Amino acid sequence: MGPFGIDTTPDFSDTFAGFKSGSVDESLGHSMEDKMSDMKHFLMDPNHDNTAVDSFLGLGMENMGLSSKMEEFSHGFDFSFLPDYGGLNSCSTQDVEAGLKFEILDGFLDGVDEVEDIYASHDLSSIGNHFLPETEVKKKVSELDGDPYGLMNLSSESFSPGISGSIGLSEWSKETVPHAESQNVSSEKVKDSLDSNESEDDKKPLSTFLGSWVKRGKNRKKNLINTACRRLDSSRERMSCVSYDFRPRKGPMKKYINISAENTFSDDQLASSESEDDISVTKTSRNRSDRRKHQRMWTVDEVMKLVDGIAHFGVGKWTDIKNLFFHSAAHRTPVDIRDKWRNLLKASYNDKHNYREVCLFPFLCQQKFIF
DNA sequence: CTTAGGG
DNA sequence: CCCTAAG
Repeated sequence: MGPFGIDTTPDFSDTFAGFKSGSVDESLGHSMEDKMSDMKHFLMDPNHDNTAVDSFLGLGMENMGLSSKMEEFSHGFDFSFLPDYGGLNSCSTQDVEAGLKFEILDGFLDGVDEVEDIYASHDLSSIGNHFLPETEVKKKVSELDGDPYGLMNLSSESFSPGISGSIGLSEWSKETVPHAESQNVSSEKVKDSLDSNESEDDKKPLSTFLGSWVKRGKNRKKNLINTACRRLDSSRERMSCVSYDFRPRKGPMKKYINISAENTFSDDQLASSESEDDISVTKTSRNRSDRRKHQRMWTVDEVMKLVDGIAHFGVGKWTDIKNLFFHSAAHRTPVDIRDKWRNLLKASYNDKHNYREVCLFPFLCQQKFIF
């Protein structure tokens, strides 16, 4: 019995076998890794039969609502691997255990570009659950009415619907899409809210391990970033790229970044490099950095929608996915969506060869983490 | 125009 | 994220 309920899915093999379109043969006695690659191949295959996934998720196009299967599915998912978001996870708040969980959560989406959001949301929720009175939490949560980064879902017991619910069509179709356009408008609000939290971070005992925790994430992210920024030669340009990548939660995270980074850059440098990035974009085309000027962080919610879209239309139907799932997102062209999916696959593949096995879509394959 | 692949 | 070639 693993510490995170690894063995608590008695129905998993059956479900998965059915999900594999009949090839029950070897899915039972094999390791999770095999199942993972099966899943990956399945998702990568543009010609696969969507009905398999659709029926598995209870998300067939003829069945747009949350089916009972969907309900089971949502509730069946074990959130015990997640940090203490209240209610769902009654495990102790010991830092060791919490650290372990963060490690897992880190791996959950680290290479997926959306860690920022998870980090930010954890930052908020941990503050709430560990260090602030309940009323404070409620107050802070209520300040985030825009919820551009999905913090609402992640910051209280509503976390479960946030993750599992967003794979249900009825969820996003009624509320996610209209929110997409207002993300930029309210992002400042959230930033302010996070900034206000920052001052209170000083009294957080969690900050210590948060530092190392973020450091690890930062370093690992750096590798990903470096591949993206390979063509940038000067350290200045490289830095601007890195700082840009941390933009969405620059406020609260800056501190931890600076704590962890051995000899990196001050806040001013971070800010200036960021602004210079914009300037260099407008000023001159002295290098190739004039591309990617519209880069926008992918939110967890967006990734969820992407997975939803692929589950519904299949890999390769990028325009369909865009029209249905990202209709209100003016950015996120079909190509962007395709690129993101490509990156997700890449990240999941890389994670496979790390020290741990991570299911990129635990809510999809209902799979626990392997150690 | 959409998709795939490389940069 | 951008560019391009191929269907």
